Amino acid sequence: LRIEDTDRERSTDEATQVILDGMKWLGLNEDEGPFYQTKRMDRYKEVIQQFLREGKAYRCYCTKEELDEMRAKQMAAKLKPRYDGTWRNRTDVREGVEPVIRFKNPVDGVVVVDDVIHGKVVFENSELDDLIIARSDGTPTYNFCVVVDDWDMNITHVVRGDDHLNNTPRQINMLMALGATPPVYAHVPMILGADGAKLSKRHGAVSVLQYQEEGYLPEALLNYLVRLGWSHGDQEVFTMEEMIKLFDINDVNKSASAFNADKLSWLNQQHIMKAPASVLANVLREQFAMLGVQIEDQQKLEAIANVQRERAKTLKEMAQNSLYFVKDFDAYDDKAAKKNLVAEAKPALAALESALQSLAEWSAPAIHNVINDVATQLNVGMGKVAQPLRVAACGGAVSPPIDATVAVIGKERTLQRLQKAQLYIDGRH
RNA sequence: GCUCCCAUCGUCUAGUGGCCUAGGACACAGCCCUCUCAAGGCUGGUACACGAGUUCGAAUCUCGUUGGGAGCGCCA
Repeated sequence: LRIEDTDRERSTDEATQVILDGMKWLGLNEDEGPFYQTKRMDRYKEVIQQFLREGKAYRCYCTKEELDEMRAKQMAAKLKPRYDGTWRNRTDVREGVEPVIRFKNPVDGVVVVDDVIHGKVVFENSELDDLIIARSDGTPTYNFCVVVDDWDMNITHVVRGDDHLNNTPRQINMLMALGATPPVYAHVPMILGADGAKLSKRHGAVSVLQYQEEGYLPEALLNYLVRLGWSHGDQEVFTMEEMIKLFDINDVNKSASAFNADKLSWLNQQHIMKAPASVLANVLREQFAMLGVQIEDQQKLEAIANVQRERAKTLKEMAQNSLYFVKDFDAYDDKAAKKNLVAEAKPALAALESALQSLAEWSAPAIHNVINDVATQLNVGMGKVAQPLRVAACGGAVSPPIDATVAVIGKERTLQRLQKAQLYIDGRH
């Protein structure tokens, strides 16, 4: 893991920490490093001196203003803005200007990037200019640092967004100047926003940790991402192990893809359905905490996860829809109460209360029998008993199967809520 | 503007000259299941950007057009 932090203004400790935390959450663990470029300054300066000595780089005394003007003129003339090489062959100095150092790019011939994904891409050296490898304050720049690092660290494969494809010929030229063999390059297609435009903050191009907060599972995010530009037959859902085993960079396609939040949600649900209850319980605990409810009972959390796992797109949503399991609700859902907590439902609620009161074994199957018995006794359909019970127990008309739901809510709480519902009905009529 | 990249349903993709009146998935609609909501099952609509060529035959090969993206920083 390499942290490319040569720009001191942008690369704050917080920004770096977000990267580290994000990698950790995703389970993308480094086997070496992290290496910080800011700690390798001496090495970069050494190579710059070497380039200078060998005539592979030179000092350029143009000021920023002069460069801006040059670019503006070229743009006006409909040319590609590029450095014109003013100082390439000069050895004199200019007083009062701290020079930058530029790499002497070859002027003719071509550079071929043999890319795993794009195939051979040919660049004319005449299209490339002499890029700055050290700023006037002496600090090295990104395109130079990565070249030195890739060489020093024996990097074999560079996999990155294809927005870097245009940088690659320059990097190869510097690698050649160093006498190094370029690594294998694979420029993967970019991910665009849902509207097909460039991904920006407005589209949710946020830290991966935001997905953690929203209640996504890391394997779901990875699963979504791995299927962008890559597929394996008709398979959509992959475990971490399958992704590792099946993914092959050689099978990645070339075209950019648009971010689809719906599919991410669906995949998250698929992974929630398959995840171990203990894992879900841990995330649920955090999600409940964010909603202001502290709950430490691991068994209860796992029970909630197990009854809810099929009906939540995210763990955040699961927590929001599971509050009645962990704390009492203040009011009934208006529509649900109007429909179900009515006089004709009272006998069912009363019968349920007494039958559940004397129920020896508090389990979903046992509760299921009670509900069935009450329905039979009163000679009504299952729904006439289950729905009032649901609203009484949960406060609303939506929940997992009512027998399992009541089992998780617990005996004491259920009986209290059954009484409360009957009082509510009395109050209305 | 210049250089580079890309182009199959709304979206992610299968497809490497005949198996394609184009397959799967998300989303959408309907039905089934059903104590609600889901999950699951079934059914349905929607795509080879356009134009030339090569070929007995093209989504697949070639060229052009159009459209989209990236790069052109003393940013990374």
